[in-house]
Amino acid sequence: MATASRAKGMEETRAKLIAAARRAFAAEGYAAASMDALTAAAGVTRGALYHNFGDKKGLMAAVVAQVDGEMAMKAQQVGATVDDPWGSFLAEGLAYIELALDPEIQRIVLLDGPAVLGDPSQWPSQSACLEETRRVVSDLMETGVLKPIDVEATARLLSGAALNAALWVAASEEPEETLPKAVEAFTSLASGFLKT
Amino acid sequence: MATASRAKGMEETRAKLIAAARRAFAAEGYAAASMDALTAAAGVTRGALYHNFGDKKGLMAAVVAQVDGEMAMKAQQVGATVDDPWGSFLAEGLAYIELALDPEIQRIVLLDGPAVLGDPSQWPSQSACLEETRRVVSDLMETGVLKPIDVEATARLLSGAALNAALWVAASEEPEETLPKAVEAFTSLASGFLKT
DNA sequence: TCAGCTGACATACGGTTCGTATGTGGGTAT
DNA sequence: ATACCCACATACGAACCGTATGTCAGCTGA
Repeated sequence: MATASRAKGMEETRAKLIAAARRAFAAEGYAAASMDALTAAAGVTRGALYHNFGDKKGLMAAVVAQVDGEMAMKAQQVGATVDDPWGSFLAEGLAYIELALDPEIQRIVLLDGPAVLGDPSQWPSQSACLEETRRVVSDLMETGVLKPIDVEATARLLSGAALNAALWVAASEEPEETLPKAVEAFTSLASGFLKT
Repeated sequence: MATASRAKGMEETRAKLIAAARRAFAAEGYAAASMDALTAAAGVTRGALYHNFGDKKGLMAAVVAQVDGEMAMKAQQVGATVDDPWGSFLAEGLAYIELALDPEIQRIVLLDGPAVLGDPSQWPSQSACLEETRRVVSDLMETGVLKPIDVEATARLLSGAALNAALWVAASEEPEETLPKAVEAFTSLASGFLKT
């Protein structure tokens, strides 16, 4: 048997801590979230936390990785529903915008994440959204849909614009009314990369 | 005489605190910066700080406002050197990118700022860069250079893309080499808003 | 001129937080 | 059966933020 099987509930403890942290970080913000309260809500003590994640920042990294992964998965699902490559790409971008309307994602990934973990492009999860965007952009360039510009740069700017648009929509007083504006602007923006 | 003249060195105290905070926040980050050390470096005690700025967040807001103002001023100066309206606009965008290469600006405005003060578009300084961008975009639309899309949305996305590009360039290992890529991508991106 | 008041700033303290160092109980290998 | 290991609990120390209280300079009005 593998050595990891020693503790039956190890993975379960980690999962419970991440879930509790996700709620606490989203509700109170990273800085204001107390490790005591957090671990108590998870049904363990701080000992378990520091054993599994090292420190508060380590727990945050695990939470961000989980949320990031979920975002990428959802966006990819949306993109897969469209056949046209360019349309599929646009759909993914718009999916990011809508995903980022979730207050939990805003607080954890967009606001606290950079401050705690540094520049998102340096995260292990590679800001999974970005990874997916880069992949699609690369394909679109090979098929001649997009201008042959640096892939990384293109992905970074588009991703940045999308997330920023989401933050704007979410902070506005009437999200339902500003969302279409953001969508239209994003579409125009992205079309700047189209060939000819 | 105005009541504010009561204390001769009031403005001076504020300036010294802001200057010290700017150094500390840039070097250690907002969370790690100690108010004790900060005020000592400024030559005053924590009493002066809480009297002038209310709390730690208040001091951060003052610092961000100052940095933000300087950014807007510099970008505007650069934009003024170009006559062609569209060229001037592009120049300002690129100026933002280069400005954000400063580690101080990255740490204070791009990383810690949003976490501490919330969404940048809600700041009193209105992320001064954004204000300037909005003004220029509005002009370009009236003169028919840009497609008639929502001004706010356009400004937000462009500003977001620029700042994100800067973060990317700064975090890269060879900024001098990635900067041209970012510039090219930003130019293409912005051209998506051009008419026809 | 002078008593009184206001406001800027210093100082001492309490409450809370994070990270570590030490203790413990159950499973494992031999 | 014995010694060991590891996940986790618990107790402790250091640091920090914000506030409550104290002090002193300068304006005000008579």
